[in-house]
Amino acid sequence: MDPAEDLLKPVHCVSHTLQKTARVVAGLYAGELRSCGLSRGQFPILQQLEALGGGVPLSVLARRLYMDRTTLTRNLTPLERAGLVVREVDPDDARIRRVTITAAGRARLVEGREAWRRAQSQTLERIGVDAWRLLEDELRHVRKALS
Amino acid sequence: MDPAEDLLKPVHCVSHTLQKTARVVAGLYAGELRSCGLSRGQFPILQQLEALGGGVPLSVLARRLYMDRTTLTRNLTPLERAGLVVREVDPDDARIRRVTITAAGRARLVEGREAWRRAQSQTLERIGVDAWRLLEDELRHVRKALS
DNA sequence: ACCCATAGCGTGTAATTACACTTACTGGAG
DNA sequence: CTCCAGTAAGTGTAATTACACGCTATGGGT
Repeated sequence: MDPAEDLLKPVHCVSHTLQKTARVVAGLYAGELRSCGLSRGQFPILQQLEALGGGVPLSVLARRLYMDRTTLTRNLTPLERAGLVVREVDPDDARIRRVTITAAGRARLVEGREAWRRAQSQTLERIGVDAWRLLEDELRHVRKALS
Repeated sequence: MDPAEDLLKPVHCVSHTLQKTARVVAGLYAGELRSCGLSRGQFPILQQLEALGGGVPLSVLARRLYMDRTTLTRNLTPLERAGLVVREVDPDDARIRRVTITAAGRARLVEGREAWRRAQSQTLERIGVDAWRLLEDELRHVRKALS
């Protein structure tokens, strides 16, 4: 309240600052990923699915990605049609949809990672490795604090 | 290249990290701003327009907001219909659209700032004032480095 | 006076996001 | 067994974003 009077002016908006920075960065990654037919929203999903090992309830996946559950549902549909993931009803609880990456999905992920790596390299080169190490920790802290 | 081998793994994706953090924060601001009929995309536009004093070419405004020019065009349309901004053709160069905030727009901005201030306060309180001071500088650095 | 490269904008279309609401299912209380 | 509160997920709808493309206007060269 008192200690940060200057930060309560709209120029210092946390939301807008994050938003516009994310937009600037996103363009670079989308450009590289386009070459392998993955959008910048799809890549993190496949990535996370592989990391979690498969059979992940949709809600759990959504939380991991800090993504709205319904948004994830929409993003999953084209991936399923492309055969990169499968959505199966849990045998013990028919409410739960267990999502798993397929072999085709893993193959696509290999291509995707090359494209992604190019974008990440360029980005790190421009902003500096040390700067990103700092930033990454601070952003994690923000997410923890707000969710 | 060599010095940051660990940062070239998808867990450390700059784009996705910024994206998801922005999403988490955005929800808070959108909730508060809804009470005054401004979306979280509209508030920064009015804010910047007032700061720039009026008669701003659309392209210039877009650059200031780190926003795609065509996205700004779309976001401006509802604001114009609501009478909060006006778009006028430059008398000396008919290609240029000069955007200006109206009196009604400034009035709405006053309401908006109260709502925004609540969101910003809550956010700062949770993430910490010092953390944000650091973060804000680093995010600015990222934008400069990539655009 | 004419032509044309360029600048500034708008539109078609598509991807992404999320709120409000609905549907389907589970497990336990009575 | 029945009912119902709560949980998991999908859908209707709308806002946000941006790429590709097309339009109009400008200014300089010929």
